[in-house]
Amino acid sequence: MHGEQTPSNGKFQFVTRGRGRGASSTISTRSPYGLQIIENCVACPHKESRLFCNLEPEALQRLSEITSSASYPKGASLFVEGQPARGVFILCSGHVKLSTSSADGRTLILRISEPCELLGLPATISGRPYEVTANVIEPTQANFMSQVDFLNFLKEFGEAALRVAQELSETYQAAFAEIRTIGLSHSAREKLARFLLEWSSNHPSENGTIRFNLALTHEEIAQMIGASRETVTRTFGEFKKNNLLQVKGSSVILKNKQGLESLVQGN
Amino acid sequence: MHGEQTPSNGKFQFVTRGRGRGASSTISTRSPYGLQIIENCVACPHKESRLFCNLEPEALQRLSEITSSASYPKGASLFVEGQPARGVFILCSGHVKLSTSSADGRTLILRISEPCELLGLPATISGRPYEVTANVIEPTQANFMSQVDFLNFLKEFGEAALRVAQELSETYQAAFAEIRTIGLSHSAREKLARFLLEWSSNHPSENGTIRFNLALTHEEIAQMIGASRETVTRTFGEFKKNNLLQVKGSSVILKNKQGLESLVQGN
DNA sequence: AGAATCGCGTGATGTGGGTCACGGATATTC
DNA sequence: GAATATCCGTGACCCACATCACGCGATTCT
Repeated sequence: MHGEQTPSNGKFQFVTRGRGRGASSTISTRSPYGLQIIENCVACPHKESRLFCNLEPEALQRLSEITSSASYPKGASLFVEGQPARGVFILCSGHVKLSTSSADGRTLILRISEPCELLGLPATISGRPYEVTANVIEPTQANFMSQVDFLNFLKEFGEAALRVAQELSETYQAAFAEIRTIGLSHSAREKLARFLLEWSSNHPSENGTIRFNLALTHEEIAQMIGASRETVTRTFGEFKKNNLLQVKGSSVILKNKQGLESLVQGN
Repeated sequence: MHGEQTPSNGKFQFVTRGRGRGASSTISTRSPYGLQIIENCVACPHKESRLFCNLEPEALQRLSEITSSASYPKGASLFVEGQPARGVFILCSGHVKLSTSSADGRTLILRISEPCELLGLPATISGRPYEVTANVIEPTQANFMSQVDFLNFLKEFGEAALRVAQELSETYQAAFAEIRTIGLSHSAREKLARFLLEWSSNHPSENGTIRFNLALTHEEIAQMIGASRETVTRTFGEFKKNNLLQVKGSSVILKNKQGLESLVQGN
């Protein structure tokens, strides 16, 4: 059912291998490949000096050799929960939804991955199956490294292994924040407030109000905080009525951050 | 408030440094130190070829130098949520409770750590504060390595860094299982069933029944699955009545594993 | 040995929010 | 420009579970 050789599960994708000009159709790759990865790296200003930048030249060279690039349309899956791990993906552009679901169709969204993140890292390192499903929610370009190549690379370049450990630590801590959101709050109010604060924490606060984009449906938000779609709708309504925030299309304006925080803190 | 030099927060503890015979009172350390770590390692049969075994001799030597050993009584804290990371602990004997709590006193127990596990790893690697509190629930012996020593060690020995990455991956996946338990089930029945199955999964099944120890109070179980103490008591009662399990003191006998599994699967 | 604490069992009660069931508003397809 | 799907808003219902309250054994102080 799942493709063996190719990174994705077989929906439209355009792959190029690291060495040589591939025969498959290319969309966004540029030559030479050595540059590409560095580009992707540099494109992440908030993650400067991260992951695979500033490695020794041989490591970078090696990286470029084991990396293949591919494009994925909306709706494609990079990997599916339960599949044996094939390797890691480095998200270059676009957003990817990481989710898990139970037998009865219930879905829990763990996070929305942003460019520059590594996907499938824990599974690839530990050798266990992917623990989440990675769905492309907007056209995406990603680099892929197979498990064997990646592990060999890490064995050879210890410095990179340490970086990977750091990345894993942060992945863990992000997951842990999710646990707190879901586990430590009783009311849906509180969960939604936590979620909004967490989500907005990357964005700058301008004289008390924070403005950001929230390109998620109520259904998806519900799946992120462990609530029903209707409850999310109603709670949003409540927040609007209490002048805590405004919503216009997919843009949200937090008008009273403190108010939200008080919902989280106290009872 | 929190001790700077010593691993724990200052309750009774007995420390010996890696090199030289320390002046502080010792309880369980043996000389020479190089052997001790290997001992601890070997003492973990189910984790053979793990973490720090089978490293090059120089790495082991170095490890023994940066490790200090300490004993902790019941109730002590190895570290507390929010404290800046001081280093990692390797649990030699005893059990440690990892928990997080919210401002209003609500507590969520993440897991009960067993001997041979590393505690405080994500925080130490990433440099962020400890994300959980580690409470000793039965007399415990643990080895400690300071953050700087540990990071330098990893920088020097890339092989060890890779092992650490693997350990982190599994820590992550354990946390993820917790997310699934809490997030993907909406009846308390289901959560308790998931919990019992997970908890018993390490123990052998003898002709359909699994027998294991569950040295946790209902209160603590409640905090692990995100429910109230009374609900846990009642649900246990329900399971007993339905002949799913028996309880005698702290030992639990799962009489009908399939029955529990059906509670998790279907609605 | 009394006292205090802790863990367990159980009843009564109230409610938050899941679920169902619509209807209207946009977006998407043909 | 229908037709269809997707998303949002809202009312009605009701039940699982949190909460409160209390009583009863078993531990552990002192």
